[in-house]
Amino acid sequence: MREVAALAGVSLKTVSRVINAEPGVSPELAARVGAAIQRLAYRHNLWASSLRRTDGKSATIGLILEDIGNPFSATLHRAIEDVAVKRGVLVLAGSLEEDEDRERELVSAFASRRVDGLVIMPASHDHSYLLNERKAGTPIVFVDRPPAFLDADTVLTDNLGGARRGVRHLVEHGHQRIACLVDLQSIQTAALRYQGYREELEARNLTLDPGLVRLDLRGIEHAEAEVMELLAQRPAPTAIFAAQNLLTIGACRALRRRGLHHQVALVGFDDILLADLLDPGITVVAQDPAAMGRTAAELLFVRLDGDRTPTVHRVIPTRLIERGSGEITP
Amino acid sequence: MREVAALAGVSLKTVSRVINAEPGVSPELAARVGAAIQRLAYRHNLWASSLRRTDGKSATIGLILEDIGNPFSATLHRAIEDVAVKRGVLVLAGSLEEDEDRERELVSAFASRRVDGLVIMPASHDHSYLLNERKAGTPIVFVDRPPAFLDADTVLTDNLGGARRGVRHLVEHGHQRIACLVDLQSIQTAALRYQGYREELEARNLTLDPGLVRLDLRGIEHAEAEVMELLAQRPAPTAIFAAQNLLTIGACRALRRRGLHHQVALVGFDDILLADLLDPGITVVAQDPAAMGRTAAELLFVRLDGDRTPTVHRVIPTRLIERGSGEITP
DNA sequence: CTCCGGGATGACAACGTTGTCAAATTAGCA
DNA sequence: TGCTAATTTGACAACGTTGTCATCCCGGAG
Repeated sequence: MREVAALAGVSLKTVSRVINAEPGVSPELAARVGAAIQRLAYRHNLWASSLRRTDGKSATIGLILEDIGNPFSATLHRAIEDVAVKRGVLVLAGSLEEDEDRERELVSAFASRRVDGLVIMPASHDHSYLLNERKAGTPIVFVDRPPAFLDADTVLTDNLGGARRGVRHLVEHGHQRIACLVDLQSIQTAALRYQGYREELEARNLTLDPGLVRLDLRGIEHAEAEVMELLAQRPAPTAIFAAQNLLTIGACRALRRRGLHHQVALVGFDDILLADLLDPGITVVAQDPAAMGRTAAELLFVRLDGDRTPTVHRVIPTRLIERGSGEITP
Repeated sequence: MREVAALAGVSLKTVSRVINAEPGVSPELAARVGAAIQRLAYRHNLWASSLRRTDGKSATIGLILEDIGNPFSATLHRAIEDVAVKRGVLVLAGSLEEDEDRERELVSAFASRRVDGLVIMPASHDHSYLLNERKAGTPIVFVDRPPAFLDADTVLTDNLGGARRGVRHLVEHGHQRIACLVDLQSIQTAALRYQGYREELEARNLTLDPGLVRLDLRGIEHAEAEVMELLAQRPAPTAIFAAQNLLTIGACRALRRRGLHHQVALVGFDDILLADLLDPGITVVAQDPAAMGRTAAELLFVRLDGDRTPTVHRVIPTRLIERGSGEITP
């Protein structure tokens, strides 16, 4: 910047004025400065700028996801980016892989980079450590999973309602022996989906058979193996409710291996790419990650604009998509 | 930091030394400073630090992808993150949606944030504008697509070889009338895959029938419509080579609608999630986005560590995965 | 002709940190 | 005891930018 000022024969402050399009610079000078900037290929230093500025904004937000690479997180990420670009804000993202320590590390890394706001899909079960960031004025929005020991804006999928909707669908198609596959119970969303399964059974006066429930499943292979076992039981389940997309895929594989994919009904929670190309197509309770991301980002920016109203808790509805596998009757 | 120094009763510099774990601080003082840091919930300001530091490193790299949300880009992103976290480096990412202006905007936004390095999956066709960044000492690695008018490190899929491999597979299964679906010809990878198709046909002494080729296809629906048309032609193609994953899905849909998915062979370029659950499973020439991301990140960090050897061009091999659709004979 | 107001411009300090170098303290040794 | 060397600590400037305030110049009013 010094060089630019020297080349244009003006003071540093004038260059600063031109860069920030502040009023009160004669067109002639502005042109001269602009030319110098071009010629020297000058690059504004946003960090130095935000260091000195009164608002101290860095035009950057931090995003913590379960796994940047999985389709759900990636779609969410993209939706947030779309809202952010409109404001010239960039997104720093990190994956935590269900690791609580990593969550704290990432928050700390973002904090030392002075992000303007945080969007978190949390893994840990105590977010009181975020009070410092909050006190520092950093808005925080939770997505997909709620915070614990901290009151903050939240955007969640209707896990309970969605799960009930999925199970109800199976019951309405005449199923009574409905198996249930669920992820780690330490994950709030998984616990809620399991609760939805139980509540819906109860509401329909069906007794829950613990032998049909498989908790704490991780990944496709694990689910596949458990479903193979479930299908070998007598009496076997006539339907399966898979409370997470990888588990749905695992169930699907097992059914095919047994040749039962046209006999045993399957409803999954969370949509799967290409689910409509399968035979039968897989009926799912679809989440809407794009809507979640958009909502979370909008919430964050409203806070950044100074909104200090009480915390908001948004619930994004699910949608049952019938494709065939859920409409099989016993 | 001033407050920390005051509370601990030491100078600013001593606090700085403790934070950066510089040697030559008595354990007693270090403990006192540590306590003060804890008590005041002090957060180091990395930007101010990198402003003053001699190396000026920001422990942040920029990543420009076609679309953060698509599985290919997301996997690549994740692989890069995995390499970066090991060095305590965070990743800023942006999508460009095939928009050349957006590419320049993102580079500029990254530049003003003083990222240490850039990984770019480019959309534009002239990268001479990056010379400034290069001159400023920012290492740049291109992934998936090569730079134009700029010599830089590159990590590419073996598009030509992969396409030839896919087409050869069909020829070896007795096909002579092989349709070809390709993305925008302005995209290098698409152009190369089409070239691979042509070269392989020629190598096999098959004449290319322009009526079987569909160029500049965008998205599933577009491909589906074109394939519907192709299948209506007489004589119809006995096999389809789809040079991009969305096009493969489109082709798959069209074949199903026509009930020809067991008669017409299909080989896709780029793997598809769940492709093995379909009937028939879809044979693909798989890319390896994780390997590409890892390689690109490693290349970038080697440069960051000061490697000034001539530019490197890595080619990541493809893998043919037989699942059924490609093994159908005419 | 003087004085005032307003617009354009610049000098300087400050943001939070670290590199440099000098000062202060301690230990070691003759 | 006196001197040197090593170790620990701090004062200060500087990184690249912007907020504050002073200065300068001009035209127009009195």
